[in-house]
Amino acid sequence: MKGKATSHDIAYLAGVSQPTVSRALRGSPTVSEETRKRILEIARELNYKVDKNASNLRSQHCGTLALLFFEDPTLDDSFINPFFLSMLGSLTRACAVQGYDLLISFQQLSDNWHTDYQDSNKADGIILLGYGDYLEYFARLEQLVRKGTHFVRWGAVMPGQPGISIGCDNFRGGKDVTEHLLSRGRKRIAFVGHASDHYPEFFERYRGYSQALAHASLQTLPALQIDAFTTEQSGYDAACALLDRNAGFDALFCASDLIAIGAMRALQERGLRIPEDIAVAGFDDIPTARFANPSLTTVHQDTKVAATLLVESLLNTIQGEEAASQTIAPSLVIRQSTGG
Amino acid sequence: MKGKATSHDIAYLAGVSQPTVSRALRGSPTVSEETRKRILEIARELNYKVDKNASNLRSQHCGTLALLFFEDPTLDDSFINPFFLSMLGSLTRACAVQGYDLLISFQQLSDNWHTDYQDSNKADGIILLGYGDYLEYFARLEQLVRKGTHFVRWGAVMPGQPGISIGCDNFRGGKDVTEHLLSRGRKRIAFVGHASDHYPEFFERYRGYSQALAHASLQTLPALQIDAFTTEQSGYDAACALLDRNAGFDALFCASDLIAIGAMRALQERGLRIPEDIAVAGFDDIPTARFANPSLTTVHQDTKVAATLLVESLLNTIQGEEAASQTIAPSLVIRQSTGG
DNA sequence: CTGAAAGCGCTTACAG
DNA sequence: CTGAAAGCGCTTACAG
Repeated sequence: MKGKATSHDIAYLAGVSQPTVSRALRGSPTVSEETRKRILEIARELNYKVDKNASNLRSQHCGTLALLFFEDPTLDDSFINPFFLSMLGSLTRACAVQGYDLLISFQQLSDNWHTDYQDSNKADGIILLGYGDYLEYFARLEQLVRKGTHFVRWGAVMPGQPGISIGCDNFRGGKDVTEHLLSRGRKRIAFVGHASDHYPEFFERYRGYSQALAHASLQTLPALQIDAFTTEQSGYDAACALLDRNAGFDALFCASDLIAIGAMRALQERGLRIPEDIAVAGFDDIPTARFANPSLTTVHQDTKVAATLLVESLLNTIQGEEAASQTIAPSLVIRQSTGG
Repeated sequence: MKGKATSHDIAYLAGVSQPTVSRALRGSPTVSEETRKRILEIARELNYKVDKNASNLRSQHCGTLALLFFEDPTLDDSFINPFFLSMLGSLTRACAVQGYDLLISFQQLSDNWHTDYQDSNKADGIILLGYGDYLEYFARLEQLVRKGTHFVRWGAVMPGQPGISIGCDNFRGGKDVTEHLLSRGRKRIAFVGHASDHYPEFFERYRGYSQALAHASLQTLPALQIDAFTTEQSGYDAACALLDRNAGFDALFCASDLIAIGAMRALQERGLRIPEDIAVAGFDDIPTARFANPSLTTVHQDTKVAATLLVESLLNTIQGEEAASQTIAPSLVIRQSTGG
């Protein structure tokens, strides 16, 4: 036998036609038990594997989902949020469970998502993952919908969005963290992270924070909010800037763990004790949160649940079934950075 | 126009044959400038994209590389070494540069790599990435070679290995770190990490450590080595166990940054100051190393260079050209955990 | 339950 | 420089 075995080889050896081999291998119930056994036996002996290109070409789908990963601003390879690595691992497994492969691509916002994947039959659908300026890619989402591209995104779930989204209940997460800080006696809680329509996930966390303050009859002060995106460096810089403002705060609610880790470093460099002088909380529960010094109070998002929902929703839309946006429940994880 | 445009549609509109369209789109020099322009224009208007399944089927390759990612022992999704995320990002970009897609899979060692990918024409070649028990998958590598599978792996580069490997010069990295610790006056430097044939990357780092000690006329003491694999928890546990041994040490050389971060936490919980009481160094230079408290001295491995070498070597073997194992140079990054 | 025929959308000789 | 023909290895009607 030279080269790879084909279904014709098996057909010849089994004394049946090639389509029968194809049917037997796909488990069609119209093949007799005896024939199937013979075919499977030969297939195993020849180490036969269905040629994906041929079967995909014929059946016009490809058993592959594409993960488009983007961050904005575009950063070095090494500065990707570890939270997304958890998502990536969970997504890979969720795809495997459904018998799909995952094609991965780190994209710039300028690239043409649709054309690159679905048009060229590389992927049946697209999973969008990343932090970016929402207002910038909103138009792109609409374009994907218009073209009939199958996609699902991880991010803030809000009414009127193009396509379907799966995301954490960021509002509730923000509220839970803030209530926890309030319960520890903190009165001047600063929010570190972008809080605008451009970053709706952060904005939702901010709105949760704001509502918790309101319930405690506290005002949401602009002096106690400072922009930051999800990197340690940005968190470090933001905390320094906030300290320089002399706004006076006794707690930081950071919109992500990376921000929190950077911010903690800035506080410690200035000789502030955590949590005695300043309590700090994050969001995401990345692995390092537990090993930060002090260990970081944060909000856990279950990536296994998230990935399963993402993949199932996407497959549903591909198969023309109903699918709707959904949120997953956040859970507060209390550690030493807020007093344990 | 219903459905997707095909090369036949373009041929019809351009008044040429379908093969000419195919040639024009692939930039064949045998197509006249005028014809090509007309075809490209129409293709753009129709938003045409070559069907990958068809072209791959015909040309018998697929423009996709598979990344098989594994860790051993098998851990939770969230505990993947951030260093591999950097590698993943760099690999994706390196593939894109070469016009290849990257299929990703988190594998257990028990799965059949070859059959899953190359046999089914899903990928032209395989990139192996991960920490695992080398002795366990050595046989698998040999099997891949025997089957003629195209693959390349990231890991320790050693003589007599099956297939080709790209890796850091771990020996030199270990030596550099240890010499640095010695230059800071440390005499009893412990090594935290597995040091056996099962984990050749760590073992090479250990051997570099050992040689540096020998050059300083110091002995390599078994009491100052303790096993750990690449997680913070493992590093934490190992450091605790080492302290309980009362072996007396003034520095830790941890075989990875994750180990170092876990170990630092253990030391700090026991009231030890870093670097005053114990200097600590890691390996990998993950993003968090810089934001650890204190910031972590470590060995940087350039993932961009590594990914480029991995992809280029793999493509060379696929094209039947020469390719050899190579190491990349490590670079020592000195931070506060060893006294700055 | 099985086979003969067609065709998915390309690329690759081959001929002119 | 271009076209007619063949075929990559499957799956999908259709017929029996």
